[in-house]
Amino acid sequence: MPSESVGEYLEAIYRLEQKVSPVATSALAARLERSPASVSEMMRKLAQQELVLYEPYRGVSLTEDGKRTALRLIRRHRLWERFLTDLLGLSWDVVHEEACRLEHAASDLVTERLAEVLERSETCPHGHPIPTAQGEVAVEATKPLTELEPGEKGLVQYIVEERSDLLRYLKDLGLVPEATVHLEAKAPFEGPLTVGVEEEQHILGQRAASLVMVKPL
Amino acid sequence: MPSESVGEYLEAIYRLEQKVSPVATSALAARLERSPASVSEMMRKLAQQELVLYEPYRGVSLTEDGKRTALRLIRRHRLWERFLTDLLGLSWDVVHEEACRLEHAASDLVTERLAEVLERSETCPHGHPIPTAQGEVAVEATKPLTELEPGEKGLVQYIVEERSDLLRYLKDLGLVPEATVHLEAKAPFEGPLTVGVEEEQHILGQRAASLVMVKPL
DNA sequence: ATTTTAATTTAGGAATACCTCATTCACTTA
DNA sequence: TAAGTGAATGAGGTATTCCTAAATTAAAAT
Repeated sequence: MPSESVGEYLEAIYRLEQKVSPVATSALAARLERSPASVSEMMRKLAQQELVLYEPYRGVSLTEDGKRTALRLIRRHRLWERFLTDLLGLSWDVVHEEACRLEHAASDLVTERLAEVLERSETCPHGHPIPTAQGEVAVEATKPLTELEPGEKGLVQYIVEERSDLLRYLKDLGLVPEATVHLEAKAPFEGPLTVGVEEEQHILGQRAASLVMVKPL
Repeated sequence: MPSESVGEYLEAIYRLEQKVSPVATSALAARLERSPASVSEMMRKLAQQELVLYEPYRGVSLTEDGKRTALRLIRRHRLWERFLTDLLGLSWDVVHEEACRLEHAASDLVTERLAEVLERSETCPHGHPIPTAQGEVAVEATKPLTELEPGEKGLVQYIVEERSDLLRYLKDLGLVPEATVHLEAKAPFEGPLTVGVEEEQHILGQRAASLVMVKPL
C-alpha cells in the first residue's frame, strides 16, 4: 500500500486524467498545492515503481497498477464522504478535506464494513460514482451545464470540484445531484446563464455553471 | 496539534503513568515498539515543547499541557473504537489498531459528531472510560481479578491491555466488561484461578487474570 | 530559423522520525 | 567502596517529503 503522500498523487493524477492525459506537472502542482519541483521529483519516483508512465517535460499518466491503486483510494474517499454526510450529518462542503485524511487511516476491512453499512450508496455526496471493490466505475453520459441548449432540461449528476466555497454556493441555488435544471437562457459572449432549479430561477456565471455536470433529459 | 508520532508517545506515557510514574524509557520503547534510543531522542524534544517533564536516566511524566493533549487523543481513540464495534460490527480484538490510525485523521468537528451519534457510550469496548471533551475521566475503584478473595464476586470493569490474542481469549471465557465473576478458588504459589463467569466455570492463569480489572461486589 | 518565454527539471537543503552501534550512567552486588 | 551489569543516551546514518533557486527544455513568437 502506498504512503499517504503517494496516494494523494495517484488520486490527483486519476482525476486530472479524466480531462486531459497525460497530466502536466503544473496541473498536478496546482491541485495538490505543492511546488512543481516537488511534483517532478515524485513523478520520477512513481515512474520507477511503475505506478505512472512519465515522459519528462511531457506529462504523466497512470499505469494499470497505478490506476488500480488510485481507484482503491478513491473508493475509500467517497465512502468516507458518504459516512460523514449521511451518518454524522456534516455538510457537503467540508467532507472532502476530512475524507482525505480518513481514507488513509482506514484498512480494507474497515472500508468494506463501511460500504455494507452505507449499502445503497452509489455516489459520493458530490455525485461522483463510488468505484466497486473490484475497481469498476459507473460512467454516465454527462456534459457541463454550460453546454445544455436553451430550453433543454437536465438532471444534475455531479460537481466537478470539491472546493468548499463553490459547494456552499451551489447548495444555496439548489444545484445538487438529482436536482432537475432547466436552462432558460444563455447570454452571449460567454455570459451568465438563467436556469430554473426545481421551482426557483437563478442566474449564474459560466465559471460556476461549467463545474456542474448534467445528464440531458 | 501534535504530529501522529508525538501523539502516540503522549498517549503511551499517559497509559503507563497510571501504573508507575515517572515512566521508564524502556517501558515506552516496549509499548510503542521503538528502539530505546528513539524514545530518548523524542523525550528530549517533548521536554523542550513542555509536553513532558524529563529527567535523563530517570524517566518522564506528562505536564498539564501534555496530559490535556493525551486525553484529547485518548477520547478520540475510544470513540472510534466504539464506532468500529457498535456501528461497523468489528470484533473488540481488532479495533485498537484501527482506532490508532483513525484518531489522528479525524478533526475535532468529526470527533464531536461521532460522540453525539454514539450518545450513551461512556467506555471503549474494553471498558476504559472515554474522557469528556473537557478532559475529565471517570475513575472507578477496581482491582485485578487476581486480588479478589476466594468466594468474592466482582463486576468486570476493564481489560488492561488491548493485545489481540488476549482479547480473543478473554472473550471466549466471557470475561468482558459488565460480566459478573465469582472467584471460586486460587491455587497456591501464584497458581491458576478458578472463576465462575455468568453460568460457566473456567480456570485461568495469573498472567491473564491480572489484566482483568474488577469492581468487588 | 532564431529568439523569447513559460513550463519543467536539477541541485542543494531542511524537517521529521526512525535505526544501529558505541558510550555513559545509575544502581546493585561483591 | 569498587566492579560489574543493564538501562539509557549520543553519534552518525537512512528514508520521506517537502522547499527555493538555478538551469534546462519545449513550444510559441518574431
